[in-house]
Amino acid sequence: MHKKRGYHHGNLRQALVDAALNLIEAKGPTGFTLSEAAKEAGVTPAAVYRHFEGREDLIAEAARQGYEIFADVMQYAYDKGQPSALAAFEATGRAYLAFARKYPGHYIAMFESGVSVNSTPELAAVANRASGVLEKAAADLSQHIPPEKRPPASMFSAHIWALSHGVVELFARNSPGRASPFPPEDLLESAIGVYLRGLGLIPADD
Amino acid sequence: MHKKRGYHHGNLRQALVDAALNLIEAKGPTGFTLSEAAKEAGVTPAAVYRHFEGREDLIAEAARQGYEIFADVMQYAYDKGQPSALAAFEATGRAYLAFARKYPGHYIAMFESGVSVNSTPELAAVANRASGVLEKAAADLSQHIPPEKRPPASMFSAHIWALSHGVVELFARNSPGRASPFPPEDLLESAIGVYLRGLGLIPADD
DNA sequence: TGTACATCAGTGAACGCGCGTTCACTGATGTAC
DNA sequence: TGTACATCAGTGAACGCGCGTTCACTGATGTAC
Repeated sequence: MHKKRGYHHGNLRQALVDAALNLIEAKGPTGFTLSEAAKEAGVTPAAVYRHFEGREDLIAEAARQGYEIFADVMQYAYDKGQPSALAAFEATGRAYLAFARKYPGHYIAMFESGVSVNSTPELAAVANRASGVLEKAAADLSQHIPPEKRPPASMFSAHIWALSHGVVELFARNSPGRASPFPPEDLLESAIGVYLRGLGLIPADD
Repeated sequence: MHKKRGYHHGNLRQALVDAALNLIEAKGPTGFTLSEAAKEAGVTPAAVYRHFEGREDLIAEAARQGYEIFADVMQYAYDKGQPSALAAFEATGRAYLAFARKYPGHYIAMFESGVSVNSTPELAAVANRASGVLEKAAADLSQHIPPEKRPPASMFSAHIWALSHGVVELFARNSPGRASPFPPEDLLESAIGVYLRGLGLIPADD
């Protein structure tokens, strides 16, 4: 588990981030402590300060890495759906949920840890890159709507983002006692289907 | 502010719940401490134990009161929209957001504090009452959809719940650095509009 | 290849702090007579 | 109306704990000669 090679760790910085992600996933953003992350990495709490300014900084780095992966995943889904704007859009939506499922620690660090997107410039930049992909997908797709009944692309993408986030928070978490009536994937897929039908982007008949 | 009438407080139990709600609203569920709540109520931390089993129990009571108000608000909106299933449904959606706005402390205690809905039977009961209203509104409305293309009412209501919750979490919180592109109310209203159009419940033309 | 030395990653002890919780107590209230 | 007494809400001191952070240190690594 710990790849300690004696006195020097080798890659303590990343090991601390990984430990933080595990703890955040296991105990929520509240339960995360710097000391415990250090312990899990096989190191004294004081060693953390060689690599991070403190607790906040460590969480911010975990979130930053999350946004990085998130943006990549979304971009990949978007590209894969090309040249169909519809396919690209739907793939992007699915990628959102897939990311939340596969990287719960990152997701929590990003959206539930209280870390501000503006706490560092790099964090803001990568967060923008991520939301930019979704907006691009929405903008592409809305080209297929007659201009006079076309909602702003940013509103369009905000709708989908809110829907995806809501599904994750309410139904994709093994949240204590909140039973999911349907698999989250189905829930999101069907909701997006109805929504796109409402915009006239897919036919009303199934 | 504190209605202390000497040695005995008068209504310490509720004062503690109110203090907890203020703190949760101001500092997030993380920032809330029993000691601080006691201090804000003008009382020693030990006094809390005359009224609650401990920290958890106090939070749970705050959440319970939240669900109580929430259910009332939703029920009132539903009733007010009668006899139109559509009006009732839309009013219920608006009530969701209005509740989150007006009672942020309660909302956070209910959905972000990590308190389990099943931690007490009363909490589970009132949470069910709340979600029951939304499901009823969805079921009523879906009567107007031809049976063969009618989604299950519970899926319908889960969609709307997720959407509402997502809007609240992402855009209705003065969340640090997350700028809302549109007023949350507009965002939710327009999203629900598109969604209902997608179900054929309101005409495609505006 | 071997030795001296600079670098710096991690140690370990210590700190002050606020937390949740416990306990024996005491002061205020209200009821019985 | 006045007094004795039971009730119980709140006190205040104490506890053990783990936290984040600091500091002077030391051990391992790698580079210069």
